This record gives sequence, structure tokens and C-alpha cells, in this order.
Amino acid sequence: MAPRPDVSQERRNQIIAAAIAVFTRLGFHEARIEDIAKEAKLSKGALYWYFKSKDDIIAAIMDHFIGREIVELEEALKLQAPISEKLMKLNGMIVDEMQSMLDLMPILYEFYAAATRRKDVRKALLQYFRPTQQLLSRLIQQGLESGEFVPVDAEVVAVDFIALYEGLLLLAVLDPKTIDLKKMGAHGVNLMIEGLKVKS
Amino acid sequence: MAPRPDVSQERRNQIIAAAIAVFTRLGFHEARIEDIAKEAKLSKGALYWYFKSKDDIIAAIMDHFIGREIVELEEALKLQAPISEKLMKLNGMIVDEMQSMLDLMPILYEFYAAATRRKDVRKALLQYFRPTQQLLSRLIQQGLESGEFVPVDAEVVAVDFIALYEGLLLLAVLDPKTIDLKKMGAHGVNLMIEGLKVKS
Amino acid sequence: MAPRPDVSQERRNQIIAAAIAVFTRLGFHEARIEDIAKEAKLSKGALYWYFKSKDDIIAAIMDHFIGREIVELEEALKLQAPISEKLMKLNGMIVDEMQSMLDLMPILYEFYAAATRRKDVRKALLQYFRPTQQLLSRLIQQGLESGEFVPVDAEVVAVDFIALYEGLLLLAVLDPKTIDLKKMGAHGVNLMIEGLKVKS
Amino acid sequence: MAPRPDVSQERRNQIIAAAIAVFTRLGFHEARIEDIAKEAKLSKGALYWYFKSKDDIIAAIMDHFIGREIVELEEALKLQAPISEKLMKLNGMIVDEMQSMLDLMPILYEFYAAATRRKDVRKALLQYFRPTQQLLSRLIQQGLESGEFVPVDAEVVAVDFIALYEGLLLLAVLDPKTIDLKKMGAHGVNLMIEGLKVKS
DNA sequence: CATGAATGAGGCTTCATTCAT
DNA sequence: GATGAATGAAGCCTCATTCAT
Repeated sequence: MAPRPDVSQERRNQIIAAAIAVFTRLGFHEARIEDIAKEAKLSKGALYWYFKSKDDIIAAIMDHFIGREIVELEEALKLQAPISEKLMKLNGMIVDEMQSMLDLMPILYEFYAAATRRKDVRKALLQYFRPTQQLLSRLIQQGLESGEFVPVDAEVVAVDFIALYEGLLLLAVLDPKTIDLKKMGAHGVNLMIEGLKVKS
Repeated sequence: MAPRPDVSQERRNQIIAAAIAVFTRLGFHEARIEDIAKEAKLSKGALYWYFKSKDDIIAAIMDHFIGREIVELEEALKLQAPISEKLMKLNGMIVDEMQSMLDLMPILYEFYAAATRRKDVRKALLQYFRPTQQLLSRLIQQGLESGEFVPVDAEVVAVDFIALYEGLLLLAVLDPKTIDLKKMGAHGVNLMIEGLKVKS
Repeated sequence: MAPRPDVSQERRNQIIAAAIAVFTRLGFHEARIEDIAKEAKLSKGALYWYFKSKDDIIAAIMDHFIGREIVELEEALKLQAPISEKLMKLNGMIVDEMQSMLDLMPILYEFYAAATRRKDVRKALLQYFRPTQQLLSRLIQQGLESGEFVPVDAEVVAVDFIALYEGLLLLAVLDPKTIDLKKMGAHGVNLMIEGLKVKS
Repeated sequence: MAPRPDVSQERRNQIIAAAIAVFTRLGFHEARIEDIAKEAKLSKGALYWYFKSKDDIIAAIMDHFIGREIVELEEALKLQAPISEKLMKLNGMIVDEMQSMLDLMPILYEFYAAATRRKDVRKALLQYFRPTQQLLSRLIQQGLESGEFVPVDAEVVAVDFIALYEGLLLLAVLDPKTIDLKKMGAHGVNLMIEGLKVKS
């Protein structure tokens, strides 16, 4: 009588979660469909009920990454404070988010590797960075206009910020013992912001 | 001391070169031993004469990357100039080298992805960064000691520099049209150096 | 005696019809149970409610073929006319029926192929031919007895007639543009009948 | 020193032969690549060294069928005898050949089934019949021109002959005990030839 | 040293069949 | 009766690796 509730979205999420876990552990190539099925506590066939292929699962994960919301970051712009402080605050938030993404780096790096060869992956990843970059860019632009910062190309500096974050993330992956994302991020960003400030 | 360059070494290099070309084009997983053999104008059997396995070829490529010399960089330290200028100079050299590595990024990123799961790869890659990092670190240290720079943790700043470079490299891979490695690298480094300088 | 046409029988027919359509389009192997279900506007589960398996559906189709009545053909024997004319008339009816079976040839040929390996299928198909063959045989026998035909083995000639029909059907499938079943059937049968007639 | 002789043609034939044996036994669908490999005393991989896919093997078998030579049949035309005798002789040869093809009927009928859905298969099979048909047609045409036969459409009669043969082949497959290809073929052809002759 | 035919384990995927709802 | 999500056995095919020549 009661129509069975549509479980398909739930299943898809369940499979995506399992796939992320397995891909993280083994990488795209080493991970077997069977492994993902087991992790999801489903049969192989069930996976193919919800996804067309292994690649389709990977694509769904990519979307899952890209689709992250970053609304909270917007808040940083609304504070009443010097731009440099806003930037530091924003930086802190970004680093916090990165910290939380450390576990996903194995997958993210597979995407980066794929991006070197596939335009669609490049595009998707760029979308991933764009919101943050635009936020930074706007903020820096504000600093320029308010006279707080020396005249620079806001876009370029925004890219430099992102680059710093991304680079630290990579180094943190390679050497988590030595690299303290938070500390080193703050340090680097601080330097850049100091460099931006007009010398009084 | 130097390994005598017998035929064997020549063949190995020939194979490594072919493997790099093919892996760059296709990635580790998509590349077939057959493809590498063809690229090297050898038979599959010949490859197995010189390398134990596909993984062995990959490992050799890794060594090939790591083993690159960076002696020229050392020169930067010997100039007679303000540290900030030396740093800028060094930066330029590093960026130039990176520029030349852009083609190898597909392989490098596969290594990064592997590094997230394999300690040996992590170690090897760290070795790759270490010399540059130490060079930067020493230079910054000099700046501190000479009073040219504000007191900072030289190690940390060196890492921030490397991170900036690495991050730009990633972004350049994703969006080569927009990202001008040289310009943006100079910009970012310049900001940091400005931030380092003691305000007069 | 007649099986009461309950819902069950109706559903079975519905499924058989769908299966014939799909098998015609795709063949036994390429056709999926899912395809048949869709064609029948039923669910896969429903199909399994009425049939034990895919093979069971195929078997039912086989029965469906075999069970076709050919009562009308019997009429041909009752005409008052020379046997040769009766034969021509019968031939026309057979060819007309074949014409109408052209659409089912894809399935019929799958059965023929199966017949080469399965005795039960062979038996069933023979039953399919037998009535027509017996009809022909009886008619020819009449011709012999009436002295209208030269002495021949009626059974053998009946088989030759059937063979001619079947052969034309095959050729019509392979080359419908060129093969005019009706015309060529009439032509061949006419020749044989002429050959049967006693030369005056 | 001695270059290894090229075994590829040999291997292909070996595989084709094995495939014919297995397909005859099991049919295209039921036959496993593994079965063919075992029959050919090769590994699965070896099959794929010489053929791209299972379908490729089937296509090669098709070609193998089509490629049969029928030169000997041509001889029948050169005899100095009445056309009707030549036709009987030709008939005998065709039936003999068919007799020898009985074992291949399981495969041939799979092709026929496929032909109902695939134009390329139809074309190939038509090529298979064409030479024989043309031979028959020419012979009948001779009979017409010499006044030995009543005026008929030689093409049509040739098709009827072929149809008779094919039909008998089918019936022989279904009921080998009853159907004597040779006898019934001779009988039917004889009737038709009698029908062709001008009544003296 | 070099070749390339041969091997066979193992992956992805399909789909007939089942069964909880 | 009917549904369609779920199962899992089994097939085709790939490709790293071996080895006779």
C-alpha cells in the first residue's frame, strides 16, 4: 500500500561513500568494483543498477567534490575590519577546510593526474577552485580600493594565495610530520599580506 | 665511482625515455608495456631484459626524477647582493626550471597520487624537494642574521616558498591559459619578500 | 476440453506476443527478459509469474508455432478438378501462408539452428511440416491412382514440394528484392506438376 | 639464424577449425572462447592474438564458407550431351557437395538466422549461392536456346532448383532418417527437368 | 641479446533469476 | 498478482610476464 520510498538517492550516496573510502585506500586503479560493493554492503550488480560503470562512479565522485558549498566563506567579507584581518580570517577558514580534506587527498591527486590529460577533468577542477579564488580576489580588490594595499593585480595575488594553499597541501601529504598546515599557512599568508600593506 | 656507461646503461636510458614519453601521454595505468616497447623501438622481451617489471620501470623513472642535479642553483648564493635580491634571483631560476618541467607534470602527479599511499614514494619525493628547500632556508637564514629580514622561522618560510611554487605549478597544469608561471611566481615571491623585509 | 481462457491465459498470450516481437527484432540471444517485459508492458517479475524461465518462453513460442491450424488447406482436396489443378491451388495457399510467415522467419531460423542440436526441437518442427506434407502426399497419391500422374513415390514428391517451398522461403529472406515467393513458387511447382503429368 | 616460419596463417586455420568444431557442437552462443581455445589446444590469449573478438572468429568462419571454390562444377557445362543430362549431372554434383556440408548445417543455420537481421550476413550468403545459381541459369538458358526446353525464365528456374536443394537440406537436418538427400534431390530435379522438356 | 608468440590470472560487466514489499 | 531492486555466476577480453627460438 505504502509505496516503497525511493531508495535510489540513498543508494547512490551509499555507493559514493564506499567508493571514496576504497579509492582513498587503494586508488582508482587498484580498487576493484568488488571492493566497493563489499564496502557498500551491496552486490556488484547493485552498483551497476545505480552506476553505468566504474568510470561513472569516479565521475560521480568528481561531481561530489565540485559540488561542495562554500557559503560560509562569504561571511568573512561582511566583517567590519581591516582587509588584512579579513584576509587572515578567510585564510584561516580555508586552511581549516583543507585540513578536513587531507583524507581525500589520495583521490584529489588522482584527479589532478587525470587532469593533465583530460580537459573535462581540468574544467571540473577549475570550477572547484574558482569560488575561493573569486572571494580572495574581491577581498584584495577592496584592499586596493581602500588604499590599505599597495597597487597589485588582485587576480594574480588571489592565484598566489590559492597556490600557496595548494602547495602546502601537497607538502603536507608528503610530509605530514613536518608540515603544519595551519601554522605554515598562517605564516605564508601573513608574509604576503605584510607585503601587500602600504608601508606607513 | 661513476657507473660505467656500458650498452646496458644506454638501453636502460632509451627505455626510460620511451617510458616517460608514453606515461606522459597515457598515464601509468593506460600505458601498455607494448606501447613503451614500440616507443623505444624494442621488443617487449628486451624491456624485460633490462627491467624486472613495469613497476621497476616506474621506479627507475622516479629515481631519474629525484637524481636531477641542482648545482646551478647553488650559484645564486654566491652573488654579492641583498638577500632579497638573491631570493628573487633564486626564485627566477626555480620558476624557470619548473617551466621546463611542465611537460612532466602528468608523471609527477601520478607520483604524488602514489605518494598518498606509499611511504617509499613519499620519501623519494621529499628528497626531490629537500635541496631546494634547504637552499631557500639557508638564504632566508642569512637574511635574518644580517638583519635584512624580520625574525621568522626560516624553515617555515622556505616551505611556504616551495608551496607557492608547487601550487602554481598545479594551477598552471589546470589552466595554462590563465596561469603565467613566471609572472605569478615573481609576484607572489615578491610579496613574501616584501613581507620579510624589516620596515624602515 | 478447451482450456478455459482465464486471465492467466490472456497474460501468457500477451507475453508470448511481446516475446515474438522482441525475438524477431533481436534474436533469442540478444533479447533480454527486460526487453520482453517492456514490450509486454509488464514487469520482469510478472513474466516469471507466468513462465519459469526464458527458455520456457521460447518453448511456448515453439508450441505456438506448431499449434497453428491448417484446416483450410484441407478444403483444397474437396474441389472437383484435375489433381494437377488441385495441387496448383494447394500450392497457392501454401505460398500465401508462407508469405504471411516471412516476418517470423527470424524466429523460425533460430529454431532451425536449434534443431540441428536438439532432438526435441527437431521433433516439434517435423510436426510443423507433417500436416502439409501429408496433404500433398495424399493428393499426389490420388493423381497416381487416377492415372493422371506418372508413377512416382508420392511421399518423395511431397517432400520435394515442401523442400521447394522452404528453400524459396530461405532465399526470400536473403534476397527479398529478387525473390518473388509467389511467382517463383508457382513456377517451380508448375514445372514439377508438368513433370508429373503423363505425356499424352 | 633461420627465421621462424610464419605460423600465423597456420594458427588462424587451426583456430577456425577448432571454432567450427565447437560452434557445430554448441552453437555460437553456447560456445565459450575457452572451449575453442581448448579445442585448438591453445590458450585464450592466443586466440586473441589472432582474432580481435569472438565475433571476429565468427566472421572469419563466414568468409571461410563463402570462399569455397566451385570450379569443378564448371566442368559439367563442357560435356557433350543433352542439356537435361547436364542438368542432372550438375544436380548430382551439387547434392554431393551438400551431403558433405550436412555436418556444417548447425553453423550455416546460425548464419541464416543472423541473416534475417544483418544485411552484411545476407550479402555474404547471397554470394555463397550466386555461383551455383548462375551456373544453373546458364545451363537452362542453353536448353531454351537449343529448343530442348519449353520457354521459361531461366533465372527463375535456377532459383527454384537452388530452393529445392536448400529445402531438402533443411528437411534432411530435421529428419535425416527419412530424408535421403540424394534420392529425393534426384527425384525432384528430375521432375522439374521433365517439366522443362518440350513435349514431343 | 632480442624477438614476439603464447600464457592465464583476473577485471569489468551483463543479465537471468529471485524475493521482499 | 505485480513490482523492480538486488544478486552473483559466468563470460569476454586485457595485458603483464615468460620463454622457445
